[in-house]
Amino acid sequence: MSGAAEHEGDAVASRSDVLELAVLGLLHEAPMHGYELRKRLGAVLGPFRALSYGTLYPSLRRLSELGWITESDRLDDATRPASRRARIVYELTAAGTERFEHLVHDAGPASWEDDSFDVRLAFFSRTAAEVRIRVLEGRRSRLEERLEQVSDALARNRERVDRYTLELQRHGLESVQREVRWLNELISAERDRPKAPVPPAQPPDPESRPDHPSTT
Amino acid sequence: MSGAAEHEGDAVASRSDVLELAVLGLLHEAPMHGYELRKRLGAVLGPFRALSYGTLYPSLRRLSELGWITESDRLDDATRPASRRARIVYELTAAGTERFEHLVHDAGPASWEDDSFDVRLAFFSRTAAEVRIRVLEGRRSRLEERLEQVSDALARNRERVDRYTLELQRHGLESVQREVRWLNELISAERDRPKAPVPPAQPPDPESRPDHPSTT
DNA sequence: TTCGTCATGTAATGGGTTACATGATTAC
DNA sequence: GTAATCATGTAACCCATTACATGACGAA
Repeated sequence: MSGAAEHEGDAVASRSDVLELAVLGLLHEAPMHGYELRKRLGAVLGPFRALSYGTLYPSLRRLSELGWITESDRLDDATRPASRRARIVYELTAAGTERFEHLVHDAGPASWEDDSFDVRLAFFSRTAAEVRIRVLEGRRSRLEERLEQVSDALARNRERVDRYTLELQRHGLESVQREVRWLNELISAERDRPKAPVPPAQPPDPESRPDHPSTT
Repeated sequence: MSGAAEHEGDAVASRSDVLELAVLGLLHEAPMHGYELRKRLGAVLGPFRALSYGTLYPSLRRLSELGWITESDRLDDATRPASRRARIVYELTAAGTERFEHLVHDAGPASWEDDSFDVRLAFFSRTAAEVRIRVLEGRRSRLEERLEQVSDALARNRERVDRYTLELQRHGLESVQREVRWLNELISAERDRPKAPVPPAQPPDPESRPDHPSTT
C-alpha cells in the first residue's frame, strides 16, 4: 500500500496505545487516583464500553514502569494521616508529559481509525492546529474510502439481497455520509479559527482535583 | 435488574455466539467451504471487521464437534478426483438447523446489543414476524436508554467541557437519535406488512453455490 | 516459472472481561 | 451497625489478531 506512511517510529497503534493516550491525557489535566480515572475515562471513550479495573490497574502499573507516571502513595497529606486507605494518586512525570506531547503531535494513520479517533479528538485542545486539521482530514478520507466500498457493495447487491440487509446497508451508508459532513464542518471551523498556539498546560476546571469535595 | 428476563436457557450471549449464529445462518442458505464463508461473513457483519481464519477455522471445528455442522471432505465429486486440494465443504446437520431455528427465534436481551443486532437483522427473513418486532423494539428501547444517559451527560457537562468533546457528544447523540427514527420506520413497516409465515428454507440466490463459477 | 489467488490450518501473543478478594469511608 | 459506595487489586478465562507454514491452481 502507498499512502500517508509512518514518518515517526510507531505508527500502527494497538488498542492499548489508545488507552495510554487517554490516561496520559487525563493525568495531564490533573493528578488522579485509579477509581476516578476510570470514571473520567468512561466520559472520554464514550459512556459505553467503560473499561474494567482488570485492565486499568495493570496498565497503570505498566505506564509507571515505563516512567511516564509515578504512583505517589499519599500517606502524608497533613490533615489526615494514612486515612482514606491507600488512595494511590497517579501523576505525570516530565517524561510522561513529553510522551503525551509526542503522541498528541503525531498525525499518523493510526489516529483516524475508529478506535483512536474519538480519543484524539478529546484532546484536541492540547493539539497543535496543523495536526488537528491533518487528523480530521485523515479521518475524512478514511471514511470516504469506506463510503466507496459500501456503496459499491450496495450497488452490486441490489435486488439480490433481502430488504432487511438492504436497509441495514443503507442506514450504515447514511451514517458514514453524515459523519463526513460533520467532519467537513469541523474542518472549515478549524480553518476559520485564528490559529492561536496551544496554551500552556492548565487544568480546565478546578472542580476535578482529587482533594476537592467534588460532585459526581 | 428487572426487564425482559431470559425465558430460555442461555440469554447472555458472548461474542462467539454471534459468530455461531452468523455461520449457521449462512450455511442455512447453502453449504460452503471456509474461505467463501469468510467472505460472506464480511458482508453480514459489515465489510469492516471481517474476521480472520485464526478465528473462523477453530470455531468451525467447534461447531462440528457440537454436531451442528459436518465437514464433508469432497474427495469424490465425480468430475475431478481429489482436485482443488481438500476444499472442505461445511453443511448444516439436522441438529444444526434446529439450533439455528432456536437462535433465530430467541428475542432475549442479547439480541439487541450492538454486537448482535446487525447479525440478527441479517437473518430476519428467516425470523418469525413477532420475534422480528420484539427484537426491533428491544433495540429501540436499548437505544433510548442510551439516549437518556448521553443527553444527561451532555446537559451536565455544558460549558465545563471544551468544544471538541462537546461536538463529539453532540454528534454521537444525533447518531443515536437517527437510529431510533430508523427503527421506528422498520417497526411500522413491520406492522403494516401482512404477516405471512416464514417460508421454508430456500437459498435466496443460486449464484452463490460453491460449485458455480460465481462472480466475486 | 513465477506470481497471485484460492484454501486450510497452527502457535504465539495480546489484551480485555468476569469473578473474586479485601478493606475503608460515608450515610442512614 | 449496616448498607452503599469508594478504592485497589489478582487470577482465570475467553477469544481474536498476527505471523507463520503449507500447498494447489490459474494466468502471465
